[in-house]
Amino acid sequence: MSNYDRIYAVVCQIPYGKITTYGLVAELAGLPGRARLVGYALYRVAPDSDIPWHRVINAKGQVSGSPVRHGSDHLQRSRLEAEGIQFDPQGRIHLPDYLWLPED
DNA sequence: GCCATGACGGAGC
DNA sequence: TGCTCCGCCATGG
Repeated sequence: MSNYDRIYAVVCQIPYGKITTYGLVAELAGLPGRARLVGYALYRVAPDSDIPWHRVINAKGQVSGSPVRHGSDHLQRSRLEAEGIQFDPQGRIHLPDYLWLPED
C-alpha cells in the first residue's frame, strides 16, 4: 500500500457533481502538505482510468493540467461542466459551492 | 547517487 | 488581484 494508492482511494470517493482540491486530497490520504504528490499521482493516471481525476483541482479553484499533455485540461473542464459545475468567465470555479467534504 | 523538474499551497510584495 | 519565492518529495536523466 503506497501513498499513491491512498490518494487514488480518496479521489474515487468524490461523488458526482462535487470537486476537491489537491491539498484536501493529500490531507485525507494522510499526506498533509504534500499536495504536489497528489498532482504527481494524478499526472501518472491515464485519462481513461476509472479514477475521477477530473474532480480534483487546485486551491485557486482553477483547472490545471500540463500543457504538454494532449488537451487533458480541456477534457477535465468538459467533464466538470457535464456534471453541472459552472465556470466563471475567467475559467475558475466557486469552490464553496462544489467542494466535497467527507462528512457529506 | 546527484540534479532538475513538476496536475500544488501558502506567505510575502 | 496577480506574480514570485520557498518548502515538500517522487520521478527521470
